[in-house]
Amino acid sequence: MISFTEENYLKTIYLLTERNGGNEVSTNQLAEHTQTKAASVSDMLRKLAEKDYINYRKYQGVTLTAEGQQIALAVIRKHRLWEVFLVEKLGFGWDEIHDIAEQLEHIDSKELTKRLDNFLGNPQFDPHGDPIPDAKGKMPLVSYQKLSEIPLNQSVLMMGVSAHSPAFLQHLDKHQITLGCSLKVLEISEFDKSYSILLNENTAIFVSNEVAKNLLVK
Amino acid sequence: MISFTEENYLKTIYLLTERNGGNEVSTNQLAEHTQTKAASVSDMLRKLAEKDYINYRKYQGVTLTAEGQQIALAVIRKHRLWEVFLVEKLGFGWDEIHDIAEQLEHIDSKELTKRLDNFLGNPQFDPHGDPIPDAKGKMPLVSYQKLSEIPLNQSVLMMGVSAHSPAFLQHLDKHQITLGCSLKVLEISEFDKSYSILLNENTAIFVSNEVAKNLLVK
DNA sequence: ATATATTTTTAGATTAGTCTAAATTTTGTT
DNA sequence: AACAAAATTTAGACTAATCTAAAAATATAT
Repeated sequence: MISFTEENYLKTIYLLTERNGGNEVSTNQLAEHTQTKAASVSDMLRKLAEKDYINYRKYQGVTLTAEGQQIALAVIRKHRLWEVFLVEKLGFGWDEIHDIAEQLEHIDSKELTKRLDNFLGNPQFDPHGDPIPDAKGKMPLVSYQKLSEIPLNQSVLMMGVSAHSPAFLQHLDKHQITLGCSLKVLEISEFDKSYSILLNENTAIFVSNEVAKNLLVK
Repeated sequence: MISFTEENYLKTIYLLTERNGGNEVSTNQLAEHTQTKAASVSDMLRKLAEKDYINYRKYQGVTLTAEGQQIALAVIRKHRLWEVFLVEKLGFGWDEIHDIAEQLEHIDSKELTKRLDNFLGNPQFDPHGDPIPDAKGKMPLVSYQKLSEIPLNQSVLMMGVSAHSPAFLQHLDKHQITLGCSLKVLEISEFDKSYSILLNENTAIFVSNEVAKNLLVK
């Protein structure tokens, strides 16, 4: 049996490995993201390595084993499916769902996950545009670019976000930047690198560089 | 902050107090229903009493304080709402939902509970006919009788069950005894007290005394 | 290349919830 | 009323997950 806490570590290792471009995740990085101290992380890593969920050489960081990855992906699958439920069925905003999904992701029932998936119409992406792994742990392929990497005057579609804080998401709401909208960078200010953007081919808006870096488009 | 475990104790104390007709719940009774040992229950009771969730005099059993009851009812409310969700929205059978609802009942979000309640159409009863307390902890009034207490040849409606085991519920399924069906006791066998029943005014069925005692009707 | 800074691990405690075994209290029976 | 049986509590120990402080390993910078 795997605990709540262990599931959280494995999920976090998965997400941070991804963010590290496949490289080992460090103890400190984990401590930061699990809201604990490095010493606690060390203890847990020893334990997860014993159970063969992670590849761990002292001082060298960790990666997931195949088994650890399966567990991580199952948790991420549940998290993202529940996020779809919260937004599509219960009408929550995309900025309100993270903490609730953090709890729901640990509900243990294969049958429930399967039925929930069907009930939601087998979605491929969650409300932030993140891909939802299938029941076997296979992730839909995605290759998005940051808006900040797109040339001027090229129309693109808004496909996801790389930051998930409520403040950032509410900021996007305020500018009516939503998943699926079209964006065209008209100009980048020399002064502060802020962006002048044409939204949905009809509305000019201004956003900071920070925003542009966290919008994923295709 | 209240833990999962504490919530489970409070919920169990509520349900057993109810079953005891309002009388104190004993340590052994709790040990049985929480799948632990009496010694562990004693420890927990000391702790819950310190937090003023229960009225506890050593060796004399416990009842809930107003605060403890509010917590218990909130957990029961969530449990029963999620059961409705599982049956009505995901198509689970009433015999499959208990273990999943045991997990979901601990999800902590007032807003989620409120939205779930609305999504489900503010149901008053769960799939077993048990009443769902409202957001303030108020239970719908119910006064059902056991089928075994109903005179012969009187038509009644099936409103709930007082046993919840999957085996019992599946047994009812097999006999097509469902919530809302009509029942009329035609005869009680002198030999084994088993029941001859007219189901939905058109089908004669036979059930054991054990079944009749666990059907709640009006 | 060596000293310093940073990161990571170990050692030793702490808390929540559980256990067994032993002690205590209550209940029931003669 | 006294004693045996049953129920309950206490004592002491264990595990999971965490912490702080100190030690050890690695990385960085002159």
